[in-house]
Amino acid sequence: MTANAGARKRDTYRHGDLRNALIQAGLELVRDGGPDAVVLREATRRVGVVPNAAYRHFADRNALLRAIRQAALGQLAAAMETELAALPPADDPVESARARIRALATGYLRFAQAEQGLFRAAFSTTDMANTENESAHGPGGSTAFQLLDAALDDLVETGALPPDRRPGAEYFVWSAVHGMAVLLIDGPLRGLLPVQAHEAGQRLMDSIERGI
Amino acid sequence: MTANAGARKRDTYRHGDLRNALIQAGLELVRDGGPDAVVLREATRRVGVVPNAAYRHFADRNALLRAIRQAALGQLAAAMETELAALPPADDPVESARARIRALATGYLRFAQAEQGLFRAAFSTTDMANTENESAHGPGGSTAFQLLDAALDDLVETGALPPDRRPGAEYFVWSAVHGMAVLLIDGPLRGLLPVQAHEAGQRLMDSIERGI
DNA sequence: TGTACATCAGTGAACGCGCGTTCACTGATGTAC
DNA sequence: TGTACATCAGTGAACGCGCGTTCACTGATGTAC
Repeated sequence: MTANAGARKRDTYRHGDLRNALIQAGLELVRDGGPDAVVLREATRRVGVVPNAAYRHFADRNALLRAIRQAALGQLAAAMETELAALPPADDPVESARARIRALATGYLRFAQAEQGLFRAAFSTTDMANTENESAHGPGGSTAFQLLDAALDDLVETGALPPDRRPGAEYFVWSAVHGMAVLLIDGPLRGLLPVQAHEAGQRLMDSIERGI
Repeated sequence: MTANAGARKRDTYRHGDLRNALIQAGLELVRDGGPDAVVLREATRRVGVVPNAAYRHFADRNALLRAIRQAALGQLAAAMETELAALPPADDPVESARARIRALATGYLRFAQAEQGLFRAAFSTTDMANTENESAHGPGGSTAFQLLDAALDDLVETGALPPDRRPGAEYFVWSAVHGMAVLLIDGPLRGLLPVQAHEAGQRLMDSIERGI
């Protein structure tokens, strides 16, 4: 029952979970090649299924691409949640709230650097309507953006951030972090070692905390 | 002598400036369609030339795309220079330096919103090696990034920014501004009216000034 | 527990398409004498 | 000022390609009796 991507043969006539398998295969394509590398025929090839079989599960290539993009967003959220979960318990609630923001930013930047193709696909806009569905969420049930939003709320609750500074803060933080992610992938920060990237991220976080 | 894009016929056998005409046609394609819309045959069609004529001036499609991307970067730099030039003369050198940064950011964000296709193309990374050449520069001779860099230097010279805060500041500022540009195009800020976008940009600049 | 039947996931073959790119060519232009 | 010639920008025709998508099909599975 090798229903994995890369399988060339099934022992059953039916595949069983073709929809998911195609998304997984698509994620692989995207991983090294970005969103343009999503080729419907190639995805079906990897799953070991005839090309038109995909049309049982997706209206067209674009629908497949959308699903893959959602899954990539989900992986991003998952990476952020992981970083959050790895945080040591802290006494000071203010410091704890700050640390959570930093952890989210770190998760974001790490994911972007480690999974450039997925990251690029997650934010590619081949078509309009970036409507998010469940698969854009991490295992914890939150979008990347929602995670950040909640962390900023915590910052206000602990008194670390004056309430009047809260509105719009998520856009500033997200902008800064996302912008650096792009810098790391395509811009002048490209090719930085993970350690150096981490350092740049820390410096960025200092500025963000000051500016927030 | 209608050597413009859209021309269907030339009155000369030779075109005269085909290389440039192809880039202009490419910019048009990119303007509404982003980098994926760059189709070599379509560019030659618009110029009124046979497809393979392009190969006198570009090694292949990718070389054409690269040239178009450079030109898009140049237009971005030009937009920022324009905003800079529109700045009223100020007495206070510190305020003036701050205003210059804001102007650059404004130019950046405006360009991104007004020319989404060009902006996306400018930062697309179909192939590696983002080596910049002359055409990535604005009329003033500077890259978008160089403009920002110089403005930050001014900030230090006028004493508005402590020198020890200078290193790496360009990455913070660029990240924040670029990130918001992406938010405006693809993210949750998509669809904002220019006025609203300007306001969001101003709020962002407040945070940047605080955080720098 | 056994049979008949409806469902529908995956098959097989084929399509039209426009793309990037190659080849050998032609004819306008600039230069040397 | 005129002619011969080399250069090389654009032509014309053709290619192979893999793509997305369509059609009528087949056979495994689940359900009702």
